[in-house]
Amino acid sequence: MSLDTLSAHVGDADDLARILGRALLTSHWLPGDLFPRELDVAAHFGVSRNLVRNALTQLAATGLIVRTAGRGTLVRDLNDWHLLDPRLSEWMSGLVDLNPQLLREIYAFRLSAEPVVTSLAATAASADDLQRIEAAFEGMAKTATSAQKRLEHAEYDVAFHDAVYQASHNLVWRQMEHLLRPSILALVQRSQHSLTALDDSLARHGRIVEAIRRGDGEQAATAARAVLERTAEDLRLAWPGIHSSQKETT
Amino acid sequence: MSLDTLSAHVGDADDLARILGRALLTSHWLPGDLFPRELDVAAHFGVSRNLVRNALTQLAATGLIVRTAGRGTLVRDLNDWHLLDPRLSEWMSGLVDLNPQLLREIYAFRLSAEPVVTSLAATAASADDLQRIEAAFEGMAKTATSAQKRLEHAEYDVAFHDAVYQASHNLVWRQMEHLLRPSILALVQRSQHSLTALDDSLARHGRIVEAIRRGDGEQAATAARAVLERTAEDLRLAWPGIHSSQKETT
DNA sequence: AGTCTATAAAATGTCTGACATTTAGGCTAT
DNA sequence: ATAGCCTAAATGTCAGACATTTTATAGACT
Repeated sequence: MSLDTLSAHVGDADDLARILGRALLTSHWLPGDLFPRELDVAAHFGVSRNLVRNALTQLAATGLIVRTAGRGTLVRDLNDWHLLDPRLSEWMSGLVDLNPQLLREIYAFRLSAEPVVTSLAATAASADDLQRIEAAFEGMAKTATSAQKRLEHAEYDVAFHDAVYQASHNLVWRQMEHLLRPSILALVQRSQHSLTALDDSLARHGRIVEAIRRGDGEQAATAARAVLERTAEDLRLAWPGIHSSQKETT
Repeated sequence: MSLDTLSAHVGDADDLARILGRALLTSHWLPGDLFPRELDVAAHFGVSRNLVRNALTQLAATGLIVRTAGRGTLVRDLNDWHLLDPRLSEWMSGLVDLNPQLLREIYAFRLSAEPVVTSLAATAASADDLQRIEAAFEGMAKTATSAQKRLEHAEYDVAFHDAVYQASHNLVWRQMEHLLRPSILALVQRSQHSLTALDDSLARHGRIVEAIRRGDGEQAATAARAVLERTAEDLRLAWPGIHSSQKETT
């Protein structure tokens, strides 16, 4: 594949990294392909080779590509992507044609992780944390009545789960907040929520709030599972094979 | 703080990033401090400013520092570190004086996450996965008898848990393998394993193997918890507050 | 014919120096 | 005292040259 379809104003290295990163995330190039040479990229976007190098360095850091002197730049496989790099999450946010397999993997992860995180939050949340969770929940409730406010609703949804992760009070769990935004935004773009579905989802979120307020870890875990199962239905994710990816021995 | 105590041969940008990254990880500079200017770093290590910039770009990507034009380079707080960045894990590996709070956070994370991962592994492991797990376990057994083989034993230990994460067959969980090495190596450096303690630990690992072989998720989770509790004892981690970090409203 | 070696070409890595841009702080004029 | 300008300092970008690594090719030798 070539650079032809890509064009946008490139202000700095971050801009270029985002443009190329999103192209890679949407399979504009396929794993194993040879990525265009630095000088070609520089010529196409009208920037210096130096800036291109800075951008490609970022792409390499996220595992999207691998560069070796003399050989060139190779596009890497999904299995090698650093899904937990915040930059990757940022690039994924708002992409309409995100790799479906990737979406499934992220949901499978959340399905297994979020009950634990929510349980932790129930036992570790401070008054401050609880307040943030409740505020986000109220925002969700306020925006659940109209189909026009789907995007605003999604933002509150992100804030809600983010607040839960923060409330776990663990540095590692808190880093995974970044995975929430792309995965929740994808929900908005792919599913046509009926209002009754939104209502059901809201009720399930409410049970998380209650459990955390009572400090009941068991209940919190159960409630978190209920929310994610609802989400999976809305996304129509194939349930049985959700946590399987191709096997390899590397 | 200054660069004075740092000196080593710098071959490329990765070398320099590792040296500076480790210095930051061991609190050679404190959060909020102004990091030395690019030209000073370049002069000290006898390399070009360009190479320094490449190294600092990596440090910024891991959240260790933040750079703003005109202002300079600031050292960031532990809360902002991207603990899931593989490079950070690599820099952490082998550090003897790793921040104790950081170690506690990583262990708290593993204590909550690993039961889930192990349970997933029990239901998703292929024959290949199981074979790798068993091979690592046998390596652990073989090296558990002598105090001289602690390092070799640790490597098998890493391989064991790594294989379990891989067996979960989830792209996100598999990324967290990187956290294992520093956290297991820290165990070797800090605790003086008695041989009976090693024997106990080995037995607990064995129960994980059995559970996965039987495909019993519940048992696998329980066995994983047992292993980590043993580990915590060996590390003498303060148990009650293990999953608490300072609260903040960011 | 086949294999090993030397050479050349192509791509990424590094160095150097200059200029651009952003930030902070001080200085002046009102 | 304050608004505005000016300057110094630090990071960001550009340009061109050279270094290093990898791959492919042509040639010599067996």
